Amino acid sequence: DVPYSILASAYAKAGMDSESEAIFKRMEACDIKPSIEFFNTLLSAYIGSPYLEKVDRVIYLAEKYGCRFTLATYTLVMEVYTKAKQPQVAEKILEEMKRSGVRPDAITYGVLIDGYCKTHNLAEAERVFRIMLNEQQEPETSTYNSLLHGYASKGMKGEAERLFNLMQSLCCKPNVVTYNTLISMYSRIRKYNQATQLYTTMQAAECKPDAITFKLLHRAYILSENHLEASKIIIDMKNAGFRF
RNA sequence: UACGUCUUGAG
Repeated sequence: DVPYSILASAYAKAGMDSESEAIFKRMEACDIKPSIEFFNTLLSAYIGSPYLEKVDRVIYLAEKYGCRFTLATYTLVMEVYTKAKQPQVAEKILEEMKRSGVRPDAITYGVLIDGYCKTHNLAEAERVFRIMLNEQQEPETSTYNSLLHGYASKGMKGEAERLFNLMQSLCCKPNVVTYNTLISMYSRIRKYNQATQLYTTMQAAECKPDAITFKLLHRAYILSENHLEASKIIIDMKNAGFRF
């Protein structure tokens, strides 16, 4: 089933879930037993799709084929629901996975936390964050990024700064997404100096800016009417191999 | 050994 899974994965990544399903039908016809990884691949195709019933169908089929759900399976199903703005349903699945003896990891909790952040339930996000700490799971950089973005989108600068300090005190290294999130926040609240200062901070931390960083920095300088610095950003951007 | 998480903007 491996070649079929790789094929289905390619289609799923391209957002072509109907092709993935066609592959499943061919596998059935050839009497090939799909692995759990194959079903995981199908699940990933339904992330962001409005057809949540299809997820139940995949779960039903996986059970029918006697596949044992893995950590990735549960995490994917949870992500389907968080991306559909239903983090409460995702949390039910988290409880179900615990009952069936599969231990959630940092990514699993990260998915749920992101789901609460995206629905503006920051108190719930913090609650889950504390649960994961109690369970000795180290939050990933991306999890801090989710929380930072949650606070940033509400303009809660103080909370965002608290998290940025917290992550570093817990030895979690900020990445380019972390800096981009903060630059975007400072720009939105018109703190252009703080936004652009992060360019220096990230370089000192040996974090490479990406295309988004340059775009955000450029905009911050334009909005603060500092056209000289804005043009310097364009130069840096080109030197870093990005095109304008 | 194939499978799971984060940021800009457009829409």
